[in-house]
Amino acid sequence: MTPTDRSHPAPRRVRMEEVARVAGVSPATVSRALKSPETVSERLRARVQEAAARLGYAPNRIAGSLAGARTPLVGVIVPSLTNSFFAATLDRMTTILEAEGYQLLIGQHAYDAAREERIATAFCSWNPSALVITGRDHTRGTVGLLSAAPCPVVEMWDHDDRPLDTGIGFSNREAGRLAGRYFAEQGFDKVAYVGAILGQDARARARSQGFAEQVRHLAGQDPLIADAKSRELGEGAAALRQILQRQPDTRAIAFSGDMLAVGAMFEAARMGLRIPQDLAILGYGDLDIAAHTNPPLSTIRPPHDEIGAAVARHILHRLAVPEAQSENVDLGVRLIRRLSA
Amino acid sequence: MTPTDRSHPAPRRVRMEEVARVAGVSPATVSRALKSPETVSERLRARVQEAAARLGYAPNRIAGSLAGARTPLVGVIVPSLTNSFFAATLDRMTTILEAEGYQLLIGQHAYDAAREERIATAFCSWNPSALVITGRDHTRGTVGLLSAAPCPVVEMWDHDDRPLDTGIGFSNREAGRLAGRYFAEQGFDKVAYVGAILGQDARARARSQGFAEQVRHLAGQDPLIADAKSRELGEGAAALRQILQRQPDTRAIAFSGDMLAVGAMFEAARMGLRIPQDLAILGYGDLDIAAHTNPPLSTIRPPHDEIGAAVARHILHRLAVPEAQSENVDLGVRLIRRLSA
DNA sequence: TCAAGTTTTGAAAGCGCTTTCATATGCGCC
DNA sequence: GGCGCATATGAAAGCGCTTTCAAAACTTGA
Repeated sequence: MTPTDRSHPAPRRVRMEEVARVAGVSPATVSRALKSPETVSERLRARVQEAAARLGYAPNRIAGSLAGARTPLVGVIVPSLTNSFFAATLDRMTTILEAEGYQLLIGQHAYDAAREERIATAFCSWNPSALVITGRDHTRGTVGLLSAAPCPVVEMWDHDDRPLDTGIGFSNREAGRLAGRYFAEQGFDKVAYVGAILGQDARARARSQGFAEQVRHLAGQDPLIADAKSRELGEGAAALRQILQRQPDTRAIAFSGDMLAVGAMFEAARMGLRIPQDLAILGYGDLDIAAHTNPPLSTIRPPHDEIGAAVARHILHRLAVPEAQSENVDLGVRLIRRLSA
Repeated sequence: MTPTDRSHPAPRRVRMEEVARVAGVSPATVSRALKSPETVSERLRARVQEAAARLGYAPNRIAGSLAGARTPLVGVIVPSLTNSFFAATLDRMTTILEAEGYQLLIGQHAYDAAREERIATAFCSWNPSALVITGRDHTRGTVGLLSAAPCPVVEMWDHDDRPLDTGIGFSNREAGRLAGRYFAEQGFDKVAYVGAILGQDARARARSQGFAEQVRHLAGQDPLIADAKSRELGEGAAALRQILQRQPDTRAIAFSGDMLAVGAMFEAARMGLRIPQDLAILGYGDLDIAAHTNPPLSTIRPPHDEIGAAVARHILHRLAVPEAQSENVDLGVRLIRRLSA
């Protein structure tokens, strides 16, 4: 059975025609009274609205969309729903867009490019008002699809030169550089970086590259880099042990995720290391937990919810003002300085 | 401008009729060749599929849905996207449903019942294949809407006697009871509970009630209950101080959230209390962090992702087997015993 | 070979709205 | 009071597909 099968037949709902009959007007008037009340006389508008309310009329958006050539749907594709960064972005987006009558169609691809393309294809066939996709790295097919899409397309989270249409994000490389620069400013000589260097997460890789680049540039040496297989606490603890073994006099470590950093802080406490006196620790993400560790974790904060808000507002603007242009905005990252570094 | 406005005119896409012309068949045959290939002769099917591929034809789902009377859309309403429990549920649901060609329409109401009703109304007007809503507590309007919905309706996360249609969840009260029972079994006499007793979160309240009920029943005394205004680390630390002040010989504390518990563990470490020797701590949620604290946190695990999987499978079953019945399933909670209690 | 199936195919009727276009209605003014 | 204009309303034509129904094309068995 396919999704559009008819086997669960719908008891017929109230249709516009019925409202029209009850209100004693034509369906056209009902449509106008409901969608653009200002074009209908006071008297009829009241009659129609009352009839609609009395019958419990809910317009069929499918029909409306077919006739209207565009749906109040915004398709959003993220790698994962459980990643709290994307969740924060989606949270802001839904809140803003829902208030304007749009609905979010959400798909997740788990970093699988083929799945991303399938979802993008499926979303396009809904004639959405806008399409939002995470990142700048897509299959040829996805790129073709998005380039040809008859609606605004936003690539979010990553910033670089030439988005397909609009780009709203920040530079992960710059986030890494910021950490490197901060360590240099603090005069830390022996530093290290912990992150998923080998995985398929290009964002994490960009951060570690930015860090290494800046350390090399400012301190004239290569930082020690340790790979983390996951972003969980235990992995941070393991990375700390590994780093101290390979470079016992390490003075500061930047982590590619707050959880890794917190794990390392737990481990450091176990080892009797004082933070930040013996070892400075810098996180990335600014999760809720960061403000509440002991000592509170200094961290680099990506603009997760700002991205959601900016994307939503850009879309609303593009849809409201037909001549509005695409944009390419870098929302930047901030270093939240607490006590751990 | 309204969402269905026409001001951003779509460059006309390839339509079924065009595929039909190129393949030299009728539109009806194209429709069949694409949606139910087994009803079309080998020869024509190949011709149609080739023509469709060559033209890059993507069916217009809006039109298909209008004609087919049902959309491959599943509407899901959750209180919050950033809550990792619901995120885990949604994650499983999308993964399973996307694989079968369904798309998720996701709405969040931030615990605002009126907003919930608005979203439910909006979702109904899409003629979804199924509707999923979090919890059992809705406005009259929402209840009416869901009862009349011409599709399967699942109320998830909470379990009780009479769901409107299908219910898939667990009992928060039972989760609280489980904690109380565990403490009694361990022979802890002076116990306490920390949770959002006063907030609008009925689930948290049910857990604290279950806990109190069981302690009263098994230990013959009322536990000390402390309110937590948020679910963050700092609040757990504050609650711990408050409890030890009011009841210095407290032997075990159950928390309504892992983060609160972790915060309390940090604070206990600062105060020089040993866990679990001096004080046993039990969390709720089984977040990733729980397995990695020091000592690892014992906690009660709600079936977050199991709910997602069960809901998705129930929906697929209901849609595939027209005579399938609604269900009411309690997925239960588990006590994950680690070292903190 | 022909009648009686059986399977494939196509024509056409919607699905429930929106929107255009034409008609009706009301208004101000000479 | 009648003319022209602006505004309010209705009729009707789709939007692009699915599905029913009937006709056409094949089978099969006698």
